[in-house]
Amino acid sequence: MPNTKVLPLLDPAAGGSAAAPCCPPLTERPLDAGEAETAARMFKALGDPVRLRLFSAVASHEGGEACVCDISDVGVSQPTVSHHLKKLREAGLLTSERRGTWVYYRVEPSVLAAMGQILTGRPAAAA
Amino acid sequence: MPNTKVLPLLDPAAGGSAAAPCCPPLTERPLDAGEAETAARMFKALGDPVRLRLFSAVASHEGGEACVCDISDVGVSQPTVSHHLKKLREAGLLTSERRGTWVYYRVEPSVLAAMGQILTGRPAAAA
DNA sequence: GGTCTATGTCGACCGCCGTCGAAGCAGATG
DNA sequence: CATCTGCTTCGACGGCGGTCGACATAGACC
Repeated sequence: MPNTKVLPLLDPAAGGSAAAPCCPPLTERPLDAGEAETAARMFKALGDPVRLRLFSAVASHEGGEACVCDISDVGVSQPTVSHHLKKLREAGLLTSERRGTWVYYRVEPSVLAAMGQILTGRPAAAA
Repeated sequence: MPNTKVLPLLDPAAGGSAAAPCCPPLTERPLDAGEAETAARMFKALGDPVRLRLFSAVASHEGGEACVCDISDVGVSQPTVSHHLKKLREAGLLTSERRGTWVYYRVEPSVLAAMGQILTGRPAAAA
């Protein structure tokens, strides 16, 4: 099971895969403890340079997905790459799927839009 | 000197305080090491629940600024609040100014727009 | 089955970071 | 000057987390 545990960062009650942020925009009102905990998990996942490069590599790869072997050249050992990809998966930012010999990662739809909306307060365009 | 060191997260060569992101959108191309280092600093600063609450409290406060005493009720000691506000300052997300007895914090203009653009790829509206 | 490649997991090391109490500093006020 | 309040800095503690080498696992292929 490649996807061990995906945290519920998006409100599933919003129907389909629409961007439903976990929290109001930061400028709307002070976040409470629970909202802050949830949102901080997402930002924290992108708060490491290696993870940010891996995420960007997947997000910008043709077809919207990338094999681990395509993105492993970030200057750290292979176990470390695997470790960071797991963190991104657990944060709900990436999903993974094994196809034959290789494992492909892709960006969880609507996560980018949701995070953008928390920051800017603007509903992001449909992905 | 309240502002000990503000990291240059925005490109000052863009004229004025316009939103000039340090990096291309994550979906455009893989970030290089330097870009990832810079962008990760911003996300990391918001990757702590206490810091996120403090930032949100300042960002949503009337007048766009808040005294430390207005936002200190986040469940940690006052030195810890000060520590986190310093981190947010050093990350370039907040500025501070002493006026008489109190110290006021405000959100660095265009930072929210810049981060949003990195995520969504869309130029954010003027704040 | 045996082996080879691609990933993930384990265990250990170590530095970073969030936390606190105590002390220091800056203005205000008397 | 003395003192009080608001905030920052200091020093210490403890745990989280990034990193690696070694090992385990999953398919592919012979």
